[in-house]
Amino acid sequence: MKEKDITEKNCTEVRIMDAAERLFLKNGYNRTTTTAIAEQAGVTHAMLHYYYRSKEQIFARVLDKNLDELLASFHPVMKKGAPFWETLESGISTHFDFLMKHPELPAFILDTMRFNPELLENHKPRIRKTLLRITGFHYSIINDEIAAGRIRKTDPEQLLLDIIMLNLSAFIMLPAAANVFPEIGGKRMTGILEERKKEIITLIKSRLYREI
Amino acid sequence: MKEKDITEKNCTEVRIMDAAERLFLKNGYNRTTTTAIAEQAGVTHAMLHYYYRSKEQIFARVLDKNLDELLASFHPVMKKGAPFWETLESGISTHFDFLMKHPELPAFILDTMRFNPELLENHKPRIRKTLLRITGFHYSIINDEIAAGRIRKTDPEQLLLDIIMLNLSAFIMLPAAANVFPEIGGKRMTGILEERKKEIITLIKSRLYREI
DNA sequence: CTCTTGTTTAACAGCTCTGTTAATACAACT
DNA sequence: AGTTGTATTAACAGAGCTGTTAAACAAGAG
Repeated sequence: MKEKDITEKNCTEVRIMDAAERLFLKNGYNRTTTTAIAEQAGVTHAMLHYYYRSKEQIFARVLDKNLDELLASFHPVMKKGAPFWETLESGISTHFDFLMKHPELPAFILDTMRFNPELLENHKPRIRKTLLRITGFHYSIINDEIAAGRIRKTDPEQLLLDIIMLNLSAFIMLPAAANVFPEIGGKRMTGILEERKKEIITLIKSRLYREI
Repeated sequence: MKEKDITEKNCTEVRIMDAAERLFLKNGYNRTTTTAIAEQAGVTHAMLHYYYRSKEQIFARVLDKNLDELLASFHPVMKKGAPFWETLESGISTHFDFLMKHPELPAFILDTMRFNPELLENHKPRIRKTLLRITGFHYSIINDEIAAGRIRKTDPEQLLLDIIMLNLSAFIMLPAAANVFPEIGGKRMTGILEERKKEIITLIKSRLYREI
């Protein structure tokens, strides 16, 4: 008998992977049990081990895919050539929009960094490379503008932290708060997030205006 | 025979509570086992149940104490009377300094909100009350300045989110990142945090300057 | 039809976790 | 010395977790 076609949607193998991705993204490595993944996929938990050997290997696949997406999301941020203010604004907004499409990603990566950093070991070079590229790009456009006296003198490292922390924490803290105060969840959440994107852009731009 | 003096430092009861607080703050409810607490306190895990009945009740005590501290930390922020810019700056800085003394608190509360919101059920009225006081105070001083035309028109809700998210995420994200990239941990961390406090104050103030 | 091969299940092994309990050690008071 | 109540331990029960395995099942090949 031939192997089942892996491209076939809804075959056991991809159903398991889909379930695993949903649960790992929502709850992280430790809080997700192989039994729960199997249940969600509608199979026995022995199947996970049949297809993927171990929980750690399933997680590695999920992490791989999602980390790739996260790292790739930074590339369109670094568009050279456009005027400074435009580059800045579209950078922040591109990053925020990406998170809108992957709202669970920041908390997922944070959780992994906090409690399972060893599972990130293999990815460190790739992360470092992307981080270097983004900081390099960022430092260069910021320092150029500072040198030309067109923006206020600023530590680029801190400014980058400002942007990243503001963008990420919208998706990390608001959903958590909504768990406790449901009135900020659901419909209202998307409104708050839209507002936040605008606010973050305004905030960062204000930080850089030369004359105050 | 009389009960042991609970005030006596190093008696079993307080050793357990100390160990529980350390571990719960570090790892949250689910990732902390009663066995680990007992081990850390140097006793059998049967002792936890003898003194505190259940894991949930020990956690409730730890949560109680730490939530009290967190909520109390907002009170000195709301000093009325001082000039606006001074009030703003000292508010941010007081909050940040409090977190410096309790660096694990933000991640602990976040974790509880994310994964054990039911354990916060009893605390909701208290949290709500403090939140209302802080937002009320904040809205009033911001709106007064806007009305007087002394600061830029701004949504106070978003501004408060800016401040809280910036302050909290310094203590949530940086330690997590340090797990993966040790070069930002240890000595360097305190430096970064000092820089961040200054940066956050500058950032928020820039946001409000009327002329840009 | 039977053999083969990939898929699936049920059962189990070994571990860890929370919580209980019976037995014991111990201090104090009579 | 004997009684009483607290403190502590070791052992266990029951549940859930990860991972294994032997056996059942399904379907194409000869």
